[in-house]
Amino acid sequence: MTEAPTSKKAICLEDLRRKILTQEFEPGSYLEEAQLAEKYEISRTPLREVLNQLAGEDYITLHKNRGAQVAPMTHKTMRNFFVAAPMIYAAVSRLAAEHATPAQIMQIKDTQLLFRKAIRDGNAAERALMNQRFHEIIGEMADNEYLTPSLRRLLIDHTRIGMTFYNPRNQTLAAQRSVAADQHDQFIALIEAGNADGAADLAVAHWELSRAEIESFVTPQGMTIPLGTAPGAMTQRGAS
Amino acid sequence: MTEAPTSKKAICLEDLRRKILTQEFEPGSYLEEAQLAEKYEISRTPLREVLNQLAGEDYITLHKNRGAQVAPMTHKTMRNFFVAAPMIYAAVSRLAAEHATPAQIMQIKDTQLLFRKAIRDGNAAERALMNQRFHEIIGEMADNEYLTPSLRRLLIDHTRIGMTFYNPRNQTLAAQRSVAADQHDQFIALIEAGNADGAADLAVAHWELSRAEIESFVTPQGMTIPLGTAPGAMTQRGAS
DNA sequence: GAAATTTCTATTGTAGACAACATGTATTTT
DNA sequence: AAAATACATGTTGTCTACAATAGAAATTTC
Repeated sequence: MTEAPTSKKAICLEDLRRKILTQEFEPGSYLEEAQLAEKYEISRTPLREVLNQLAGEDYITLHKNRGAQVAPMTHKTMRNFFVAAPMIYAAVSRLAAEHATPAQIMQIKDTQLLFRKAIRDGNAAERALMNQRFHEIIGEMADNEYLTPSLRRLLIDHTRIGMTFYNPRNQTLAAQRSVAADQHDQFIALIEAGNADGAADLAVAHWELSRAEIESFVTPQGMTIPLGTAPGAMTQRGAS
Repeated sequence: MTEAPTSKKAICLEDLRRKILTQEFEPGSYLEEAQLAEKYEISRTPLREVLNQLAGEDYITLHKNRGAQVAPMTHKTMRNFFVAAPMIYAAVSRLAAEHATPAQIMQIKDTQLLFRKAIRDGNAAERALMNQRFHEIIGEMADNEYLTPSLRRLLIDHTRIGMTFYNPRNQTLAAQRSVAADQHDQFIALIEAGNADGAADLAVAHWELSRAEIESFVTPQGMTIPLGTAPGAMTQRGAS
């Protein structure tokens, strides 16, 4: 699957997805057609079709006569995310263990190697993208067209949140990343063994780890903040 | 919301959705751009953008250089549907009860009146569409952007399956439709009261009813079929 | 006469020019 | 000087013509 994206249009689509996921394009920001068309060396017609597709996948939202906006992340985002993620992840992981094909297991092993490599290299963007790809493959294994759409949507924001909080110098986060990588290996083993219950349980544990990572950032521990001092670590991005 | 769809493009989008949901366009069939463009009095460029959007919403799938295909329903479809539907419906209904706004409650009451009217009139397509709208509104009430995508996908096929099995002369099905309409009223009451647990339970019950309807069609009861006789009631649509 | 190759045709994909719209700026009016 | 109107500019939306591709038909070759 996912052969060489030969056409310029496909490259454009792929690259825009990547730029949104890595937050190179910030949530809530606007995209200009002419500019992008020139950059990817295609005319506005196919570019607009790419934008329409991205809108369908909820990477961006289109406003009539006002252009394309990168999907914003509001205060409600995180809350809704916490509600939906464990349910979908657990369900998809269970189905993946039941339905995975040998070819898919090969794929996910390859992805896992790239994921560990990105961690070693301290490459935040690559690590986030390989993590995304890992979970996408689990979605493909589940092979349920009714759950895939929500999983896709969750992974978009999960990746973006992960990029926001990434900090190579924080020892706690580094340890959590290491555990996450080990859990990925466990996923592969459970799926290969067809252990549906185990995969579902692990999905919840994996989620809890990620959740803890997010929360540890929102409320940093062991850090005394004197009154009147604005902590520079927390950069608030206001969306409308 | 959903004001008068004034532009031709919006009308086209809306009408294509309707035609797919009511099976006026059969699953697996192909759409021709030039033909549709002429019909809706727009050129191929905006039409193609409509098709891209529909593809994003999983109403159709686009094949490179080979056009747009109405989302097929395969043998795996029903099985996957049975797995995902109760989970998503229950979760969304629970959230709807927690978050519904007065304006949305007004909306859903209006839709329910139209739903009952369609049942009285024996208008299969309208009934299916109003049922879809009813559950879409519950989705809007839940206000969770991560669950909405799967709900949308489920409702597309739920509506299409409902259209397939609709039979105004079957007494059992008529009775089930009546119960379904009553359950809709209960939904409204529970949501208005903010009863999350009740809404979730009702969602499961509502689903079980629908499931029974589907299964009663697949395996008709009390019907003795003599050997060598082909039952005309069962029209099988083969999708490659 | 059958198979392979070539040509033809219908449909999809792309480009560039033009129209419509929204917003910000300058002018006019009181 | 303040408000309202008219204009200018940049961006999005649409159209028409053209290019590329896939599948069918016809021709050639053995």
